[in-house]
Amino acid sequence: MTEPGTGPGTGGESLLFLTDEQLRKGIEAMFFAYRGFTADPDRILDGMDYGRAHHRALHFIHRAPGTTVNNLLSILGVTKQSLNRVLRTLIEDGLVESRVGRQDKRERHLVLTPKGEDLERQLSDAQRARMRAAYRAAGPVAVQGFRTVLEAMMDPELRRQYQTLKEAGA
Amino acid sequence: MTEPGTGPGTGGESLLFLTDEQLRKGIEAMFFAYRGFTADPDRILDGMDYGRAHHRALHFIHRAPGTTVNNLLSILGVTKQSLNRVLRTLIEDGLVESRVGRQDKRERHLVLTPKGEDLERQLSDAQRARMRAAYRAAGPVAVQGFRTVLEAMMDPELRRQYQTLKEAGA
DNA sequence: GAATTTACGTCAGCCTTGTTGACTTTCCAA
DNA sequence: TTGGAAAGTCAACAAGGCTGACGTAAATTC
Repeated sequence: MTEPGTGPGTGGESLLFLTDEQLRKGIEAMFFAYRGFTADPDRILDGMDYGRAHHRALHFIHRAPGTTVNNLLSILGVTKQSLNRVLRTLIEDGLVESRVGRQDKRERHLVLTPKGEDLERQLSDAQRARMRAAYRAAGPVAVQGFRTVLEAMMDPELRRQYQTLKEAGA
Repeated sequence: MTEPGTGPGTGGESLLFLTDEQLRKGIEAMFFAYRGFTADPDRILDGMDYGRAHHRALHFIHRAPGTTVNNLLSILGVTKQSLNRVLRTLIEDGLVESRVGRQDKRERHLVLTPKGEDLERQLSDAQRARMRAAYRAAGPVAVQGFRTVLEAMMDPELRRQYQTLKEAGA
């Protein structure tokens, strides 16, 4: 590490964009941008009895209706105890419905109720609004690059999860 | 919201990249990529008595040596009480030095000790390695777009903080 | 048919990292 | 010189992660 220049000699081209300094800027950009990314939904959730964890659950249940608890677990990357706490309140409050599986009765299939859809829409509208503004300001070429780098940054297993969802939608 | 096509008629150009579906993919990409982004440092920290909050403090103290607690506070966006707990352990363990201000004795100026620099380097090496791989795989044009979109996604105030740091380095 | 595995739920308890509130010390300005 | 504002510290609490242990029902395997 600590390649001060990464100038000629590193591989053939100059690869100035791989400088430690450039990478550090990317890291900081990621940090600050993620704050913006979560800010709007967080603001909406604040005051309700829910938090970011509930938002994530609603998002992915909306995205993959009828998903099982186990599947949601692996997407979110948390323990079942942790998810269960969140899920329990969402079910009690009538935002999520848990249906016993028809084939495999051990499984629970999760779907949003109309009330759950409402909140999910409210949250994702806010998040998309910011995203839309950023996309519009940056333009389609930049957006393409944005997505490419993000995908390259994922762990292989998460990338697979992401691809699966990507294909499912549209 | 809920623009199913966002086809012609939205503004003039086709703007296919502003579809709700495209935005949703961007949101999910952000979610999964951030997991990868923090995974390597988290793994290193795990087992030590430190966490992500310590990493962030080390990063920005390294980046802006001699910064005051207050300044660090506004960069990190947490309360001083929250930062203080993290800072206290880092100081006790001899990773960070806190110097009473010369002009204003209320202020504490923070610098990393050699030991602190060591850990910071270890963490940021790991994080940069992933970043570097992603950048290399995506190419310079994509990286440019990545940075552009991230900047556009930040809150205006955070964007200013980010710009300031960006100018400071290099 | 019995034993094992799987999917899910739950209780208990811990840790990190965020929060608010109350308190000192220090500085500065009226 | 005194009263308020600012920087930092201590205490207590909440959200949301975690592990470990256990229970139950359903599916699968032997």
